[in-house]
Amino acid sequence: MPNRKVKVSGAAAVDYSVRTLRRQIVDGFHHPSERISDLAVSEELTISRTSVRESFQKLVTEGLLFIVPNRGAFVVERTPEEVGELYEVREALEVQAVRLAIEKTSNEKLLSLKETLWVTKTSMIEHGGRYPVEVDFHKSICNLAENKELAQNMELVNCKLKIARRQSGYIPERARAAYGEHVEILEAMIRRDIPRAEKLIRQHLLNSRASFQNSINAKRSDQTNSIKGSNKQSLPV
Amino acid sequence: MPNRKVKVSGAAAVDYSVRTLRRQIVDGFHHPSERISDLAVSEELTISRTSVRESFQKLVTEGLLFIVPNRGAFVVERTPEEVGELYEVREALEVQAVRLAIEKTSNEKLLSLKETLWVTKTSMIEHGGRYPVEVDFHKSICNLAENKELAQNMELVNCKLKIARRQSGYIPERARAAYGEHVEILEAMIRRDIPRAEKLIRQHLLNSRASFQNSINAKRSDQTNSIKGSNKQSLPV
DNA sequence: GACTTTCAAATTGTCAACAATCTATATTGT
DNA sequence: ACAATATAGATTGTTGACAATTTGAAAGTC
Repeated sequence: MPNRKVKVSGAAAVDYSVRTLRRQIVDGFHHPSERISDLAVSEELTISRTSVRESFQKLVTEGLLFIVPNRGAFVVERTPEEVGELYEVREALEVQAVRLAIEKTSNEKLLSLKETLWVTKTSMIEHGGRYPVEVDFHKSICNLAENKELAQNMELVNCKLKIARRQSGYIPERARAAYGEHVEILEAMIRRDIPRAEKLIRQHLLNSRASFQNSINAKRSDQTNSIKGSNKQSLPV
Repeated sequence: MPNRKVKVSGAAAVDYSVRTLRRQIVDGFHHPSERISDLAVSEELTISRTSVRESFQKLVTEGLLFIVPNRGAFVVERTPEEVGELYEVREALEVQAVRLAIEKTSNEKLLSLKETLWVTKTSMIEHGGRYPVEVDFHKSICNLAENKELAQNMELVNCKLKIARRQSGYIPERARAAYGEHVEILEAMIRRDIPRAEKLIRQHLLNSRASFQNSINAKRSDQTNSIKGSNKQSLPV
């Protein structure tokens, strides 16, 4: 599908490669610990290996790839401990986002967000689509906080978490619960109740984390009994 | 001084370039808005332009450089608003570091840190050296929080702030006040008083920010009356 | 004199080829 | 039959060269 055989010139080549690879990694087209060949990517995108290699370096800094000298670039695979660390950083950033949003934004925008939330949830139920639990709401709050630096950091952390989260899959019950929590947080924000909103967002993230890690553990114990168990540590040393 | 005419091979070349440039930028060898030529760097470090360009991409992702197509790489220059944003992110991360450290670390380590702090301050007074206000203490707290992801994010944010802070210079009075605040924070942590410690670190960062921004404004009004005023917006469009 | 145009030098972006390293298969020896 | 070694293929790391673009000065115009 990404077979745009169009000559991409300028510094756009590197960006094109970064965007494509990032999406492929986050969407699970490349699974953790997989090696990505610069030659293959360069041919796929019809750009030079040089551009692809530059994009590799960016993705290393973003924490999506790691490079083993003379062996190539691999998609990062995070341990449960590292996922926990990511959640702790996420908590820091999201709490701050809520605090700043309360200080900076208007009731109008908060109410508008609440309505958007309701519409999204309704269309989810009616069309059987997925409620985008961990994206829209948190990104919206961050926008209200009017801090690009914060938004960027959150984006990066959530990108890393999304990769790890792919192993757990979508959990409808959790999505439903999340909507309720989102509404509660918003209502506390509308009342300008910082301590309450902060407590709620913390609990919300804790719930998300617990749901995610439970799901992982469940899958992990399944996997142990299957053949794929040997595939777990096929990492380069 | 960085004239090690030694052949650096392997992926080490890129890392070498990244480390060198990052230090040069943070230490003010390259000032904000300055263009950095990849050819010049490659000759300076005796590595290929390709390696330097890959390091440029990493530094772009780190937020230290930005690239204008066909014009090259420039050191980022942050507006006062952006510096404010950085402080808000820093606040988020440091507060979380304090919270986690209180939960995870021992009284022993906290007392040890308190002593290290005292020794550092004493040697500062006796030898007339600078009290490393914004580095050691905060990094130590972060280590106690046992979270590499958090440490990495903090490192990046502080790196960006350090570049901006170069414009203000060292303020002895602020350093002295900072020491007292550090001790207060530590004592609250030893008492495992999370709300108090959190409040103190927030105030501490607010003070740091105010001192920094005051100093900037003072210098800015000086600059307006001088010839350098024309140098302010020599940025590429 | 101030403003545009022209053109050459310098710099960036890209590429293809070469050298070094690793992987996997095939061979050899016990 | 199994282990160690050798070898060929593939992949990465690096380099130098080429094309595209920008910069800055010189020349020309009003």
